[in-house]
Amino acid sequence: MPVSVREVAARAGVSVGTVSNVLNRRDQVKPSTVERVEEAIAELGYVPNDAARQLRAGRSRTLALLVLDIGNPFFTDVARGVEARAAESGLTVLLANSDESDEREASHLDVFERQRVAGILVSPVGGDIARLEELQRHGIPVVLVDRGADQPGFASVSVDDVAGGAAAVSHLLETGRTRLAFVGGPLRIGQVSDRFEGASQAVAERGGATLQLFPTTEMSLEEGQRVGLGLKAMVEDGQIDGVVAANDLLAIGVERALLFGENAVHMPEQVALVGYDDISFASSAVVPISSIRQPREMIGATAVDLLLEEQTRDPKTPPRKVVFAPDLVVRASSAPNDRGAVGVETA
Amino acid sequence: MPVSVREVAARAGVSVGTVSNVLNRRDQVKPSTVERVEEAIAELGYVPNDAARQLRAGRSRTLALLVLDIGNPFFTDVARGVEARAAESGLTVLLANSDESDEREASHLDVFERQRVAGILVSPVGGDIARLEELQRHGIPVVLVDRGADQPGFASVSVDDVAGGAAAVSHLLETGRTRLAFVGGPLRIGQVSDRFEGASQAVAERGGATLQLFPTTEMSLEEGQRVGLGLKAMVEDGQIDGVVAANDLLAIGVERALLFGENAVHMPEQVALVGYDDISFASSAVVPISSIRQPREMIGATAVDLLLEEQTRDPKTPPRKVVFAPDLVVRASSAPNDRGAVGVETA
DNA sequence: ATGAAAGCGCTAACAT
DNA sequence: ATGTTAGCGCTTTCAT
Repeated sequence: MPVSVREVAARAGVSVGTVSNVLNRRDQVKPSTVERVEEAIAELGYVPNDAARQLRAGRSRTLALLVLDIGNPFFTDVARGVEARAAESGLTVLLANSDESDEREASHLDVFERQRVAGILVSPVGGDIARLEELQRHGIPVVLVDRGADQPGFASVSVDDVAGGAAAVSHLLETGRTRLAFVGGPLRIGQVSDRFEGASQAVAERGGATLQLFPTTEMSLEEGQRVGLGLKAMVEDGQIDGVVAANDLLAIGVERALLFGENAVHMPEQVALVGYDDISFASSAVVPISSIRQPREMIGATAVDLLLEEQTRDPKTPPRKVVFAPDLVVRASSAPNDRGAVGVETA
Repeated sequence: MPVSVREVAARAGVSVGTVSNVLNRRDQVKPSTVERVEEAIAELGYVPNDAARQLRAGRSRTLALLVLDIGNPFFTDVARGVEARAAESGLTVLLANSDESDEREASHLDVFERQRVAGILVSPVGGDIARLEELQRHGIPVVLVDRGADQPGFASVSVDDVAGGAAAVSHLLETGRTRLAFVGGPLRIGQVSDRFEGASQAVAERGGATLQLFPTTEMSLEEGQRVGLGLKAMVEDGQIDGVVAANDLLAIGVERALLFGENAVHMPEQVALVGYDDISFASSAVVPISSIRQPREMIGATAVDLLLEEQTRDPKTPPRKVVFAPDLVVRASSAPNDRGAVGVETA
């Protein structure tokens, strides 16, 4: 039942070497022969065996993408970018999910190594950089995704969260808001602390504006709502006129708390809001939410490019690191505030 | 640099066969020998080559899961279930995304066949059942996921959408609503027409209640909002007192339109709402939305079970088909309506 | 309990 | 342009 190159060769009246050539280097085969071999392949329903090919060729045409959370749209978009660029190079993508678990990460990496994948794109859970270094030593190129700008030994592609935090604040300042709140936490999450740092820097550079931190225990809609309820009175009193949320879930929760129930406030007239990540729900909120968008598919595509570079990199040259600047997407939640702008002009 | 069983054998002072036995049948090897071999493996950093193992053994320890939309939480949860159950059986999961594209589906299936995967779990895009039959003939077991209850030639695991639609309506009827709306479309989507059919049946069986269809062009929050605006006046007039949405995005849009802006209505007092899918945003809506939940992880786990059965199934017995019943999750959007219930009792 | 050896399906080097 | 052939790393008889 299993049909191999041998049967194809016999049927086409050629040698196995010629069949292999038709498969891999058809320009070196006479057209009439190619045709006969392809007929035989079609008639027999021959399908090449990748395991045999890989074993013999020593290299795989498969690369692995290991993400922190397959349920997160950020990573699914990154995966789309990876698949598209990989397909251009004839590579297949093995998609795996560590679910933020060190054990699952380790187990997936083990499988990838046994499979001798052509390379690994990974958002590391955190701890085990040593294992990734080991993989590199074993000859499997590794590219860090969405992390690792600070890991000189690895190629990496990430987004500048400090710049993103600064962009959110700059936008609010430019549209006339000066009494700002930053909602997010816990700060031990690198992305959160970077965004807060960028926000703080932007406020410091500008002068005359303030930024208060409103910490959250997690990045959820519920936590955003909780903090938003506390912000209502401050907005009403004029103590806060702009809010930056560390991600869009928080922003949606904040918006919901501000706009509904007792003592609802007006957005963007009384307070402007900027989220982070630009998830699809941000644009479809009651008042569509401005957000900081990361070039997700580009991140994936670039990761593949870096991987291809790694495969041929001279060990003496350091791995390449790419850091993207995030984009601000302006929506109604932070539309220019005429009152505020006038206030600034007449100050 | 590459270390193979041969080096391990030399280092441990045994034959390659013994190394293989330590790896695959350690009980047949003397404990002291096992120990020596494992030392050698550790010292050399030996990692087995799966391609060679698979080539020789003729079978793979990898199964493929091909989903319609990796961005859909339904499928990511199914994938979780698949991975968990597969891990129990020592199988690795290859996750791939067809993105509802026939071409991408075909291309992924080609790769899976070349890899000689142990089996394929697939939510088919639609057209190419013939290709799946071919894979089965080629000896690769196929299990249909979330579809194919009507395909007798395949093992399949799906959810009874007719029952789900009926459950949503029955719940509304039981809580005193009798003038119902079904929001969803286009009806050519099998899930939508099944849910509508179930809803219609439940209304017909009960008698004395009505169901109107409000078609949508797609299953989006925006379309839900559009239809919801039209429903407002009808709710106010008492022409509609219960709404079933074909999925939660539509339900969220409907709720938003009903609750906010001019002529806002009260929920659940004036109108009850039930969605479908139980996505996380359903529970965190302003008025948390009742929904029909599918046993997503169970679907994935069961698909793996069916695949294992397929591998050893006697061709004379037909493939097994599993159909799950969906669950109703009641939240505030359809909390019992005392006014309506009283109305029924006093009728 | 362990060793020796055949061979899975394929590619690439070499020969013709 | 095509044929011949040696392995890639591993598992699995079959001996011992």
